[in-house]
Amino acid sequence: MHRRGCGWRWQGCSQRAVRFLEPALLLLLHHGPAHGYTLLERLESFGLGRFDPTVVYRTLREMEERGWVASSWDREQTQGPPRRVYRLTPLGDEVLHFWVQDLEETRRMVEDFLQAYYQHVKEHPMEEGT
Amino acid sequence: MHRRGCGWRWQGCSQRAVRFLEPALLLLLHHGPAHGYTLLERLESFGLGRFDPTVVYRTLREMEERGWVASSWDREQTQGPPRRVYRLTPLGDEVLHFWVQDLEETRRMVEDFLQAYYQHVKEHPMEEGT
DNA sequence: CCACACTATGTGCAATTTGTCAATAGTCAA
DNA sequence: TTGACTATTGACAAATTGCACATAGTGTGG
Repeated sequence: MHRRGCGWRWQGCSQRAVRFLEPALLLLLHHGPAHGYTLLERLESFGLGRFDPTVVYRTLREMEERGWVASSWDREQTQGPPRRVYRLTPLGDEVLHFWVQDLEETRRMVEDFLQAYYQHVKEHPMEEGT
Repeated sequence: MHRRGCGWRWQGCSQRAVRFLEPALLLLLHHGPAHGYTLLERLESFGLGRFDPTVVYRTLREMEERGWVASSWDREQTQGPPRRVYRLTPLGDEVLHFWVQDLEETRRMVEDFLQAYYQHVKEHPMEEGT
């Protein structure tokens, strides 16, 4: 059972606390238009894990439905079938901004949590409900 | 539509990137045994949002199934019906430790993301796929 | 030409997770 | 004995996610 995917739990523990896909895609598109396949690859460079292509494509289409991105078919075939090129919309730019604020808050929360943890274990090495 | 719950989206955008409930409960229990109702209240002091009681109780029971916490009924009634007292198990303590490592990584990811964002917008104020 | 590998995207479904509504149950006060 | 508050739980609907598979164009080797 090689822990891929998300619903998984190492010993029953959820593996990652963060949902990064949407903001990451928005940020990548902020750099300029791109098609899904490329975004898929760039996501990994981001330090985020490996994504299932299906999930990425689906997310892009959902974001398009919400008006955050817009797509058109790329006429100049390089290799393979026609590909859909996504670009950020002004709304998507705003949403990215909201995401950034959310992540700022998230950062504070994570830091508070970690600080509370370290502080507590420093004072009480192990004080379970004995 | 007062954004409670999770599947919600302000303008279609998912509300929070982080799942904090489990680690927060573990940390709170690291301070000592407590019952669900109390934990419920303390979660808010943590800066995390408001949680639905049902969700918290369910999470506690799931954590018990996994052996992270153990519970017993509190005999000394203060007010209301008997309440279940949860305490951290040694396994739960380990899991908390894993969670902390996960959150450390999360912190790095969030910081990298934010840094990448600020860096990029500084250089390219708005460069959508025009 | 045909099989095959690679690029590129999409469908459908099952499993998991999450939210919500409502039920139960004890205590206390009017 | 009704209602308000404490405390926990059950059941089901809705949302999310992973995954297996389908489609489709391009280029290569036999």
